[in-house]
Amino acid sequence: MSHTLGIRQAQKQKTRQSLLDAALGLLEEQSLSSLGLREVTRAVGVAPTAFYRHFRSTADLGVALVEEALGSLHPMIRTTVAAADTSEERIVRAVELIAHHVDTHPAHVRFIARERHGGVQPVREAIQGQLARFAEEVQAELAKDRESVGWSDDDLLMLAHLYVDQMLITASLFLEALEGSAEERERVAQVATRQLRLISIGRDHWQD
Amino acid sequence: MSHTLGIRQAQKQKTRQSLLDAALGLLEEQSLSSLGLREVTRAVGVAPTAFYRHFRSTADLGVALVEEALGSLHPMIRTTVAAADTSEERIVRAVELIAHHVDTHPAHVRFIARERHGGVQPVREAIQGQLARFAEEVQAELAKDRESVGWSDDDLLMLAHLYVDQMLITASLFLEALEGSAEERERVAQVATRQLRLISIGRDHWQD
DNA sequence: TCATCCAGTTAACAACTGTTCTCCGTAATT
DNA sequence: AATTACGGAGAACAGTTGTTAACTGGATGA
Repeated sequence: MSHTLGIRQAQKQKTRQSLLDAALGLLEEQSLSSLGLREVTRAVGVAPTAFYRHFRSTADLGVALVEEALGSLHPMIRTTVAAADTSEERIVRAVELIAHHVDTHPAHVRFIARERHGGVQPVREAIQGQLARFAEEVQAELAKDRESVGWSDDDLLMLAHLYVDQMLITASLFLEALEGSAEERERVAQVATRQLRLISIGRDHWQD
Repeated sequence: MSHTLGIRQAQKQKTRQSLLDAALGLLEEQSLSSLGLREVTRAVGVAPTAFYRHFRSTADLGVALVEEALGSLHPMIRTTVAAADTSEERIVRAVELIAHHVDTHPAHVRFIARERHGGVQPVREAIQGQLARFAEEVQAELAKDRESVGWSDDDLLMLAHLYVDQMLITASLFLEALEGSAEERERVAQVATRQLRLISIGRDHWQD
């Protein structure tokens, strides 16, 4: 692999990325369904018609943004759920990783939270597809634990969805607290940690 | 109270309600941030300028929709969390009530799920305010349980938020399954029930 | 009964939208 | 070196948007 791109394709990808970045920025204060194609090209400094060289529509651009925002997240999910001695350690580590990811990719997190139930169907479906994949990966990791003996696949997937949804809620809360004080963010972390802890306790006593 | 409205004010409220209803309908396939004022008035069959007699902007209308969608929900929350002999009974009842509410008010549920993280700040804040009130009410009901002795107020509120978020997730899943088969909706109910059950188990063993 | 109020109308405004077609310059291919 | 492929520019299109102003007619209150 790793074939050096021609200077033509390289420039094209550069423009495409600029469009994605500009769109992500504009989506800070609106939803995808109100994002105009001209609005995006204006922000990039390119002619409106250039947009069509890269995307069929803003909905199409939205789907690409889903890939960018969630596609690179799979390895992180794996390592988060995986390596840990105690489950308490795993919880603390997971919350830290979520907080860090929100710090470094706030616009991505906002986009996913906003468009997960948003007004653009193809984007909603893309997000739900990725989240379903996440849940399956979490399920696979959970299955490796010794706490999971006797669990049915259905129940493991049920628990995995609970974890994934909880991660999204926590990420969204961290996002709201981004501009807030350090104490505010600490409070979010505390609540999220205790919620995960409670779920973990429920898991331990599920078999009774 | 209960003063009979003049025929003038009655007509005004009628038009206002028509605007709210039309908007809710239009929001089935888009987000509030892309909802146009003319779009709404056109759907009602009224002049665009009439809109200003009722709302300052579509964002203002959105806030009114939040009141309509969530304001009347408080008593239901109370009765859901309250009366129940066993906690298992309470869980089943809660899921049933959520399913029923989604059946009878799908547009309201969709609106809340969509705009909770949507692109219009005042609406987001209105929803979060109402949800915070919900969480406090749930907390108050939980405090009455004998399972709650020894719990701090903070932990009870943490649990209440977990329940409220879980209710919203469940409602959103029911909404997606609305057009689907009966088996699909039953599967959603099963998963939601087991998730609530797991949380409930975690609650029972929290003190250890 | 008469003056006032006010929800809704009509007309007009500049600004904006997505989309098409035609063109240009240059990288890629032969 | 000649030809093709193609990302982007430019101009124009009909249609839309939010907002203002002045107006109408029927309910309201003296």
